[in-house]
Amino acid sequence: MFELDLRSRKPIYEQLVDRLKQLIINNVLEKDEKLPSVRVLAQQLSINPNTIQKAYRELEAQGYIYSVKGKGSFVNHIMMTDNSAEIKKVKEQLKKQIAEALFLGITIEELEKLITEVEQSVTRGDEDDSSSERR
Amino acid sequence: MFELDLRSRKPIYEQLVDRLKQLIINNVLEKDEKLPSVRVLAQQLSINPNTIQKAYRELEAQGYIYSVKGKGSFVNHIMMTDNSAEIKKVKEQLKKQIAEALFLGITIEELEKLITEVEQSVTRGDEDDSSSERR
Amino acid sequence: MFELDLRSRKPIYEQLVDRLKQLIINNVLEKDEKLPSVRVLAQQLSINPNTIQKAYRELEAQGYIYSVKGKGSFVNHIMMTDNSAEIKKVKEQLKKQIAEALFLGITIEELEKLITEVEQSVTRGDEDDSSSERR
Amino acid sequence: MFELDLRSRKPIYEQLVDRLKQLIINNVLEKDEKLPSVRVLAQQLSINPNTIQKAYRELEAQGYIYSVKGKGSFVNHIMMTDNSAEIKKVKEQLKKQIAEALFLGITIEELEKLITEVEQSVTRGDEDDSSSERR
DNA sequence: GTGGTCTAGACCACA
DNA sequence: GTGGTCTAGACCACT
Repeated sequence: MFELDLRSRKPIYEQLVDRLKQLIINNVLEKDEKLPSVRVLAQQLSINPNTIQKAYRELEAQGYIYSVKGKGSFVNHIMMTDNSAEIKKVKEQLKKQIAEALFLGITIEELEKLITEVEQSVTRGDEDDSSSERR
Repeated sequence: MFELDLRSRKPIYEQLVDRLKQLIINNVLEKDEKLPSVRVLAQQLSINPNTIQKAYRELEAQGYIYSVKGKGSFVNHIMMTDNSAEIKKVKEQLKKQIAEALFLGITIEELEKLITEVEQSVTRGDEDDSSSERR
Repeated sequence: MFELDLRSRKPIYEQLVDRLKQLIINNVLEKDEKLPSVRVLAQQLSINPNTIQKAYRELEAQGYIYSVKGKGSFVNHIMMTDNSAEIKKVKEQLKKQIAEALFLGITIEELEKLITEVEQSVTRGDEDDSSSERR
Repeated sequence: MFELDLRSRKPIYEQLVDRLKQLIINNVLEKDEKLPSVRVLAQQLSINPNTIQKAYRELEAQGYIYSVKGKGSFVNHIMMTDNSAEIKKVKEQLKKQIAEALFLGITIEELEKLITEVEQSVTRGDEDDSSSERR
């Protein structure tokens, strides 16, 4: 379910963050669903609990989950937090990458195809696995 | 012109790479234009020359510029190198970010608007400024 | 084991890259095998760690190894990266060298013998030692 | 006729050496033919004469041409010099690159096709232009 | 302990 | 003057 790549250049905790984000975004983890406890997940993935901790903290900071003392961590999903800053950041990043894509010769049609692809897989509740990344 | 953030988590040389890519993509730096010499730029930004070199080297590896020993570094721009690998990478990243954008509530219409915006500013030779990022 | 030539015109880090490539290609270093750490190798060869790092970084860029921050550097070997650009480059270089070989009087038969020789030694897991080069 | 690439990473004098080697190998410059004088060639290519000098010196050292004081430089072609060292060197280099080619997935058939290709273009007296090289 | 970044300063090769 | 390599030594992030 998590398929961490211990060999990837990307720190494990970041992989966890990204993976969980994906699961939340794609509705695999539903609103208010409880995430596995730090200890359990750590054991499952045979990873240091600190690493899990760090990932959960990061997700909370970004508004994807919320933690309740003594109960655990839960999916936020509707993003009650103030997105505006986040949205602005994502848009800026997107602009940069779109510019790079166009520069590399990717056509607008291809870009739009990408969008509809992603959009469909998201609404279907797919799990679009397109990870790896090994600079 | 460069606005480096020495305190950022993102390495200085990477900031430089991104910035220069932007300038090249947006045609602010034109084909075969000479980049500032390693030492000059280093002095301007009060940064160690080695750091500049690392950035230039990376840009060269990615096909954006070329460097000649006793002469200097120049914009490549026509991308004669085989960039299929680069394209694949960019597409994957775009997919991830589109997914995140949709999750944050950005609509497809907004995404398409972004594309046309970028497309126009690029062909106009604009420079879309929008940096920051202090993770 | 490494036999660096500090006086050669070829940079030390390039010598290292070539040598390690050879070891990987000839299966002396096996898949996922851990390379000596930057510092250890630096001490062994009495060379600055930065130089080793440069070599490792280059090998990573070319897809031969991968490095993970707190863990070490490891052999990639399966070449999952898109190497079409690399292939093209190697082919062009080969053409030049074949032309030179023919000029020097090496016959086509000899060239074909070379190929089968190399092919066999590679599949056998040999290590064909034949360095030097002091331009 | 020379098509130097002033933008290439490869030093100009080396480009000259390679180019002249090619011309000699492909019989475009015939035995005992006089090469253009340093000054003339320098003017033609609008290049510093020192650079030409360096190239000619290198070619002479490698046995491709011979220089007669006061007369000029001439093509050697039959290689009266002792090739054995040169041959050995080329063979070793070839072995390395064949190994790399095989590792990258190039098939033996492709390699043999390369050989016949080169062989034909050489005997035809072609000018196989496959330069560039822009690391 | 691992890789990664950065600095300061030296020296070389090319034009 | 240009890029390129190398050293020595410091500090950071991840495990």
